[in-house]
Amino acid sequence: MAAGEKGRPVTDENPLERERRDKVARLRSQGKEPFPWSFPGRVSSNVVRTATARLRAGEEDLAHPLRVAGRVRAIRVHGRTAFADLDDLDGSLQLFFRVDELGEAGFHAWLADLDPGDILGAEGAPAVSRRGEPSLLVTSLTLLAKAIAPPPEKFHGLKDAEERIRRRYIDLLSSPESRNRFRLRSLLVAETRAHLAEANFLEVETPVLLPIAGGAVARPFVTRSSYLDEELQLRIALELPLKRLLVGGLERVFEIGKCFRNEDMDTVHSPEFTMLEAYWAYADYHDMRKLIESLYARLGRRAAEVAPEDPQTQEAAKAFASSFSTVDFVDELEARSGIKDLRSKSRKELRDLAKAVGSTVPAESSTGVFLDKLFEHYVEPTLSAPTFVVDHPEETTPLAKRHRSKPGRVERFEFYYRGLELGNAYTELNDPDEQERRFRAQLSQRKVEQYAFDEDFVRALRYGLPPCTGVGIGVDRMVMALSGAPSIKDVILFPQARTG
RNA sequence: GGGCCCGUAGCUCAGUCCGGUAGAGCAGGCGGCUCUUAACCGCAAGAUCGGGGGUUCGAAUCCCCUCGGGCCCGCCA
Repeated sequence: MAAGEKGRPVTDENPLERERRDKVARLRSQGKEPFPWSFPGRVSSNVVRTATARLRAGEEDLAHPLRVAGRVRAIRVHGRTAFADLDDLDGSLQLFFRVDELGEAGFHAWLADLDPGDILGAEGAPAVSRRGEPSLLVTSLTLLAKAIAPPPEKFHGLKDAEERIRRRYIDLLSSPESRNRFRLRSLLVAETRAHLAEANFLEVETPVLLPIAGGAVARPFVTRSSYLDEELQLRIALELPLKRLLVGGLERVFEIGKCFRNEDMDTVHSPEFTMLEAYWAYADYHDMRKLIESLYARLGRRAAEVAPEDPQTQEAAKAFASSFSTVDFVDELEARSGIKDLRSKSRKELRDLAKAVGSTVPAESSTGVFLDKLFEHYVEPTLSAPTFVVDHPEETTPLAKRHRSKPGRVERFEFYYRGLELGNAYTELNDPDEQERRFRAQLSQRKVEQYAFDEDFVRALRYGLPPCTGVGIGVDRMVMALSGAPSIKDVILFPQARTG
């Protein structure tokens, strides 16, 4: 089997690894430990770069030695002098070795046993090479961890998409771009938390394991508790427990966490993905639009600061810096499609229109489904700038509150960037009897018993959910938008893959 | 669910159309070189061509099955 062939066991040694194991044995015989315990006093490669700023080409500063540590990427040997590129999280630093500092025997011994991929500590003088490269003129070396397995090719790196995903550590160690993308992700999540905390939202954690996964319609993953002797489902959304907290008086809550949907994976869907949901009492979807705009403007600014050379990040930052466009779902669909009086069309007319644009959804679907199909076909591809799509027809959205002035509509917005849906928000439905009717209507449309409805949620609403707004944001897609990553797998460290 | 494409040395690729039993660069080995940065020069080594089966005197190449991956379409509050 292919996966078995590629993921060969560690004992299946190739000749390159045998060479490196021989070097380990040789180091030990010389009294050098190839896997020592620590390397105190180490500074970032940035510190060395800074220290070289006032030196001229060919100069070194022997009076101020520094210690750095990282992974050896390339080695260039010139007889009695040599260079190596050392990568740490802050970048790549050139190490400069000479017989003059290391001695004839020491110099040759070190180079004989050093390989690309080794984790190395070096002490030496900040220096600038004759060609002007900031460097560390090495006076002593410490091997910190011998790499037995050779790293991918130094220039092209790891290209095989399967290997990049299955063995992310190789992708990360050989690709600064990949490392930076995940650093950006961490930063964006931290910024998001800060933004919500400053707006007095309380971060909470709600259960992943539930008797019934609700809050969206998607096939859940199902598991079992031995102790309870009951079936449990992994959550598909965060909505229902968070709204219960508003009933309880917490007023502003949010959660960032994994949700699970037992469905197909593609470039914008992952079975295991990270969702942010926030609920805000005594506010409506207009307030939520302002919060979303300010959040994305802030994320864009921070991303642009840390990735000044990434054109897609810069473009996204610019796009999010000003107010989003707003388009009315129905008006925009009519304008783009040329269809008049959309709201007076019969179900059959809508079905024929959907069929005409190539949709194959079942003929017995509700009118909302046909409207969504038409919207996807005529409007979505045009939504490249950050855009709010607002006030959807009621039949497309069973869980939002009826619009206060537009008949037949709900107070809802979705927001898009470059044709990708980034999130979805409502003025939330808080009438318990209306909620129960909609749940039951939804159940009757689906023959599948696993979409059983959450009675306790309706009971909670009977105690009084304050008027409120809520939003769901796909965190993975947020990172895609700000990094320009083409696939959701590029922003998830360990995406699902067949075990083979 | 439908279609298209990919899998060859540790890594990046060529060779597949038109069958004659595999070629390069990097990495590794040996030798040379005291300022290179995809360092360079020389020598030698490294692959049962994702797996299985078939056709054939002969298969990386053609056919069938299969595993893994990618893209597009469909489906998916």
